[in-house]
Amino acid sequence: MLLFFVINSKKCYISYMDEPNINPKFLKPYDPKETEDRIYKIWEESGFFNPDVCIEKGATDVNSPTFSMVLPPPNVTGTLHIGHASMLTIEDIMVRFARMQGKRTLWLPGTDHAAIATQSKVEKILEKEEGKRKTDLGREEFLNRVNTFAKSSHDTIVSQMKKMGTSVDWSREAFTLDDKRNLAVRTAFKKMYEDGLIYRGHRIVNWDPKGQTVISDDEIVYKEEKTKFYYLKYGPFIIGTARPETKFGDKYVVMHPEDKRYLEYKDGQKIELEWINGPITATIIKDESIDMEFGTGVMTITPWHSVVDFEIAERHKLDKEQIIDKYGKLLPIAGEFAGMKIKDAREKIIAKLESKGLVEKIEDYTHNIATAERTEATIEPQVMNQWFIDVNKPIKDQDNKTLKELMLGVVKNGEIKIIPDRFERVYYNWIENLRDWCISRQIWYGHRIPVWYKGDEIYCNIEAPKEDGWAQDEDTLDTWFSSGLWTFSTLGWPDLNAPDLKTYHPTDVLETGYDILFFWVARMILMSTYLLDEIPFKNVYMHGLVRDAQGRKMSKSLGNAMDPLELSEKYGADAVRMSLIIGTGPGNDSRMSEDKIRAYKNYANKLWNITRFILSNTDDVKIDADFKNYTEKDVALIKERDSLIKEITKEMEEFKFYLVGEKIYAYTWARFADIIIEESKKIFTEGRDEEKLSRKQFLLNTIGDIIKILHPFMPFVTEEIWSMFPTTDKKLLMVEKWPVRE
RNA sequence: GCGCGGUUAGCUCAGUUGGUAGAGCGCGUCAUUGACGUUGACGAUGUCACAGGUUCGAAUCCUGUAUCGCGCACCA
Repeated sequence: MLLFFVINSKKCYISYMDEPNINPKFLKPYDPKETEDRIYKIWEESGFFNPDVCIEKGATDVNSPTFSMVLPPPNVTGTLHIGHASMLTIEDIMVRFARMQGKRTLWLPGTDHAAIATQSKVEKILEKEEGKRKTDLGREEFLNRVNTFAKSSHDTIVSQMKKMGTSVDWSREAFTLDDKRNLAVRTAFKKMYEDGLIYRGHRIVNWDPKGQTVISDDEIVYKEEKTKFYYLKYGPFIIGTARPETKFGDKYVVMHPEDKRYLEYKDGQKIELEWINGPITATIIKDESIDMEFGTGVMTITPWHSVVDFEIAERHKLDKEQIIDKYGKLLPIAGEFAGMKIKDAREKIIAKLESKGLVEKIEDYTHNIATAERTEATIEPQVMNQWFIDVNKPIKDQDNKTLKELMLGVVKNGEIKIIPDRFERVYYNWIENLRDWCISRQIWYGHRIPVWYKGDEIYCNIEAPKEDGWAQDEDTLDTWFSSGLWTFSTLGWPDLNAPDLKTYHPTDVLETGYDILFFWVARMILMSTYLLDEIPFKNVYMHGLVRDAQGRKMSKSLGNAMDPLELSEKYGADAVRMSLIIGTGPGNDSRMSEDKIRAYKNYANKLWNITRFILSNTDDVKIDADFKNYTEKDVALIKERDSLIKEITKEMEEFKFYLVGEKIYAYTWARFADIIIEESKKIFTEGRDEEKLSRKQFLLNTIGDIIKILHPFMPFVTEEIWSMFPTTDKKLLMVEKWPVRE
């Protein structure tokens, strides 16, 4: 019997001398702080995160089916946030479940150099702490700084992952910018270059004047902007524009061929007119892309600085002229306005047009402007000489299919399944609108393009040319180029005989956020189908965003960001994990609050006390999985329990972890603890011996099942409880077999 | 403009082949030497956004509307 006294209305234990034969740890509430790091160390030292060790030590049969997954590599830009914690939990559940099912299970970790994101982070620090720019240091010294930053960021991330209980195989850890991945990148580039899929050309690209680099369509964020819309007299026409500062070079006036208002003007016809800086000759162009309903149905085009205009110019083989330089200033073509920033120039230009009587009217106008995701600068489309991947070129070795068709095909034919399936339509929609992918970036941190120049000669290969006089391309690759190779560059590719590649590719699941469906998932499908003629993964499981209790996005500026580590410290990683799973379906955003976490901290303790009760009441029996003499009542309870286990196992296989978590929680608490254990007390005091024995066996076996089912969700507390089970021939819970019921 | 998702108890959300509305948190009342106060028992709160339709029967299927959110495209 426990003795206790009251201080500040709290009970304090002063003696537990006469407790039954039970581990004294059970006499205090469950303490995650004392437990979690210690347990993780035991796991790591066991080697069971590594499937080879599992086979070696007999935990996994060498011929059992495989389960493989790559970790979406976190960016080495700092620390993990709650979204990462959610991702790690979902994936760890999949992996621990597979491992317990006896599958040969590999979860391969790594980090992402995240080229532009990391570089701009280090640039900001450099600016803030030393007042320097990267050019003050030079390429080599700057890259040293970035590498140092990346290293320390990596170390932080690794220790955070361990805190969360992540059961990845650290022995296979990779980095998107290490030597092996660099070889994979160069090999992939070379093959695509030789197949004519990678080309260099003057094309219109998204130029970030602040970051001084090209970015891809997917790195653009559209922001609503209130501005003016100007109607200008352009010879006999009225043209509408929101950007008068680009109009200096406009010598083509375009209208729809069927527009009845302008039938008298013929395609190619020249007209003389007075324009901003004097008289010019304009040419009429008829093009079907013109919207007759918009404005006056007439527009002039600026092919150098507009994607749509560029395409019109390409169709009609028109001249293209640069108006704005790469710093966002007007070029000499602007005459008296040359050298001015476009923002400053706009009003002055309108003033001049007004003085010449060329402004018809001005309206208020709202439209979306393109801004760079990283620097938030307004994107200025520019025609530049850049490297592209051609998504529309038929590939000989692939039955003349294009990259677009390859990407589309494997999802359409069901080889790759996206969960939830509504994202399949989103994926199709994106591919249909896909343009060539610009892969060169004018930043220093990243994979250098494996191309060398000497005069007019170009050389592309895996290694640099031997002779002197060749200079390597200054640019680096879009970070998603190397990310696209991730499922196989981590498994030994380009060595086609690498054992891991043969054993674990294609991977089983790719679990990631729906926000990078295009950036990453699509690129992996592209690279893998093209380079390996194989899908990168069979299933894509998309998770949503973790929001705060009010449903807002978590951000540092809002001050509502939750630190998974701090929360784990306070409530235990198990509680944080559980709270991230329950109520969170695939593809949907979820909400996080401390109340929710607290509930699962209580649950961990409940398990602790349930175990304590059972062990202290059953120390006279040994757990017997094959016990036969159950009472009728207990047989019914077993039937109930086993049908739940069957149901749960099915749902685990269908990735419905939120349901399983909820069900096992409800069963343990509302059914097992509140009803079954309560009635057991009576049996233990008043029942017949065979009733007692039957119930003891039921309780022992059932808590064992619960602990096993719960292990993928709450690995620490379950492993700790398991370690105190009086079972002989016991392995670590992480490699125990998942309960199977027929 | 095109597409997607949500709308269920005060809050967060379940509810997958259509069969009398569920959980957690919160709230209220009571209990307490009990495995556990990190507890237990009991309880209140819902025209399942709205309007039609299919059906013996609809939160669930169909059509439309409203509203919130997201994605894509884009207007010169």
